Amino acid sequence: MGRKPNTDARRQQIVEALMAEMAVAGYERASTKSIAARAGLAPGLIHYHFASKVEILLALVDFLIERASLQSAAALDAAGSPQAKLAAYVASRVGLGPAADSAQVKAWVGILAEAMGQPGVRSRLAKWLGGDHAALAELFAAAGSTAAKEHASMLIAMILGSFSLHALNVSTVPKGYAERQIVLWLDSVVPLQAKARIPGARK
Amino acid sequence: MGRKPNTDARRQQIVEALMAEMAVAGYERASTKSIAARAGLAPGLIHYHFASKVEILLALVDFLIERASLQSAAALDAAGSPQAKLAAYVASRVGLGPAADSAQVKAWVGILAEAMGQPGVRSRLAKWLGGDHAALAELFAAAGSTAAKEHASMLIAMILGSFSLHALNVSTVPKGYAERQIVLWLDSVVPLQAKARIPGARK
Amino acid sequence: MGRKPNTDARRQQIVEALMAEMAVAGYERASTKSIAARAGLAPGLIHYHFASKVEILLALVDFLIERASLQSAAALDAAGSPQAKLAAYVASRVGLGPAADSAQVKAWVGILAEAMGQPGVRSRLAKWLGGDHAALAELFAAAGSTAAKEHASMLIAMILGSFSLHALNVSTVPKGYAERQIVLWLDSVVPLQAKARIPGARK
Amino acid sequence: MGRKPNTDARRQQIVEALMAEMAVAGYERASTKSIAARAGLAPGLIHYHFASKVEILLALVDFLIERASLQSAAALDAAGSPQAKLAAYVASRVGLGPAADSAQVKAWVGILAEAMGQPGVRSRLAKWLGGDHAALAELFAAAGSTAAKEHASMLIAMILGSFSLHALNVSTVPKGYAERQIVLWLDSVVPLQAKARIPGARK
DNA sequence: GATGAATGAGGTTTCATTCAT
DNA sequence: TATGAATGAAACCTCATTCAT
Repeated sequence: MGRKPNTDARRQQIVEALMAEMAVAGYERASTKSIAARAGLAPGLIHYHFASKVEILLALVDFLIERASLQSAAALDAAGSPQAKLAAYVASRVGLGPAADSAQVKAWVGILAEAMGQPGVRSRLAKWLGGDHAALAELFAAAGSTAAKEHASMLIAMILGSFSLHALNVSTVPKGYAERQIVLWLDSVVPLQAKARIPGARK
Repeated sequence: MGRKPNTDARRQQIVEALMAEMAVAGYERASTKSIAARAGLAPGLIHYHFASKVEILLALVDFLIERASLQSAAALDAAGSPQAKLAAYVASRVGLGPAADSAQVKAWVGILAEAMGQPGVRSRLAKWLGGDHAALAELFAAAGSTAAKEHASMLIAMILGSFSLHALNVSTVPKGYAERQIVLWLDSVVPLQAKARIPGARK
Repeated sequence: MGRKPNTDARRQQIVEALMAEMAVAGYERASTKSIAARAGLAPGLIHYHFASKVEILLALVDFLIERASLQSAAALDAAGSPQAKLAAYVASRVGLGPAADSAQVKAWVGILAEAMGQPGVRSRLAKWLGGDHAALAELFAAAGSTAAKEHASMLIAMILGSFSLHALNVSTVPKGYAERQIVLWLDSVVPLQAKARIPGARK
Repeated sequence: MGRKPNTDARRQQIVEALMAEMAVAGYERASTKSIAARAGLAPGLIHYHFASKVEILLALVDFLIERASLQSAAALDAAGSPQAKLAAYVASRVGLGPAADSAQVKAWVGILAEAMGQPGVRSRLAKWLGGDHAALAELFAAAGSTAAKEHASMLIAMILGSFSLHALNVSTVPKGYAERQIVLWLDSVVPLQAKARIPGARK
């Protein structure tokens, strides 16, 4: 009718408000009222746009996964060697330092915790990470890795771990260490010039 | 005459019940009632031994930190080169695979999330990790690292990340990858035989 | 569109329900549930309109103080001699006998007790009584009292005491004694006919 | 048996601990645990000496009434005119200023509030005050009062009111006003030398 | 779509009372 | 008598969800 639908915009508003709340309070302590307040909406509107609170969380997970997937896809589709693609992947995850969007990183840490206990969250994360894991393993294999699955696992763990460590805000941790060190690690496990690997230098 | 105090045992019972609940439900969804039920105690007894629910969480954090610190101390005190100490440290954290105590690992992931939003948790974690970070940085420096702080940060991130990844239970992740890969990484950044490092082989 | 706020009316409803409960049970025994039941509201609504139970008590104190202040102001603003103003003040407090609103008087007695132990209550009462005390002392002085502060104190004590005695419902206490006796006392300490006062009898 | 009974001493200890708690927190906020702590006893002992918490309150009421009755009896039995007896009665209640035992005065204020809602308290207070009221009315009559019951009521109200006002701790209230002003009031309603009532002869 | 009140289940916490030692 | 743990009901409070306007 005469009213212009704005549901999508409202949903996005609410999802981002939840992300902000999760960064400072966590999912359970983020009440629908506080989410609404942060979004600048009336409390009653939340349940007009979402059937339940957990639906907002799932929408947030979907949103963050989609955003990350787009960035990953861009990185992986870029022309170049498998090594270059891996480096681009790393940059898309921890590039600029996680400080680029601290709230988003903290939301991820909260989501990781919610995955235990919220089947919907866990299945989404597992599916997504499973996909990335497979893609990364293929890249590692293409780059000459003989332990591709382990390298893919380790890479994901490094990224998740850098998120957790960022969220804790430990003062002696240098800024930007993660991207630098992960790229160095990549170079050590799948070096560009395979010839450089001295035979027998390491198992 | 009179009844003999058993508070310490009861507190430990309750703390462990919370750890178990956190592994399956998370801190917020672990109700004091469910904690008591898991511990086999009457609901009211929880608040006889703890002033509030968050005090149980803090006691759990203290307990896990203390346990980890003892293991670290043993690893770091062991005779050997800095490299050997670092390897022992890694083994004390992720050795046997985190599956050795899955509930404990999941509790850690929940605690990491609670750190944002629970100042007491954050300060405990930050203090403890800050201490480990400094000790590790010293070891890396002694082992010849020229980026000791970054290496120490990366090592901690790897461990935390392997916890998160374990908690997600992604099926394609190989068991025991973490210890193997982290030790390999150690060997690449602070190799025992410095001579093995081909000059110019890596940036 | 939207729903029109009715918080003011609801708050007043709740405050008056607390007053009624205090008259029969006292503040502590008045549960939020019983207050809601008396007001005909759902239990959860109490905390939608008040942050905590003690906030209801403070609102009740404010309400009763405001009502009393309006009556006092009317009495004191009325034209007439200081003596007439004092008599009007007394009538505004204990006029018609406290039985006029027994619940209100009993609520006052409960509030007096809560003042010890509830700083917010005490400070409100002390501030209000302090103001009345000063105003009364001025009137007594204007009426020729040489012990204006003591007379003001005694007057307030008489009023408070008549409330307590009323709340105890002692059968042999005559109805309406308080206003009569207090007015007689006023006449004895600040008589209207100044001529009766022996010249020079006072400092 | 071999154990020397100390029940009476223990009960008195507990009763006095409740009095102290009531002065700072009120009856409902005084928990059995806090009472025990103040008495220096183990929590479990409370219910060995008292069947329930309200029994302690009733014991406190009895104790305070008995103490007051003894003082009153002494005052009323003393030789002298009815006027002198009345003055002695007043002194026994508010003599030295209520500051003589602030905790006791505050406990009285709390007891007055508990009387509404605790039948046992109310009946004890009503019975006791009824007795005093009758005795005072006789004295007033003997002293020539033609409104003896009203005077007796007013006297009791004055005393109770001075307790309440004391408990509120209003800074501008002069110390010792109560005894002075009540005695002056006595003199105005039942003067010793009836002939002395010269028109305007009041000091 | 939007607003803000209303609902009621469930959570944490308190605490009088009981009990084992 | 004494101690301190144990019990469970009930209190206050939170909050996801629903509803009237």
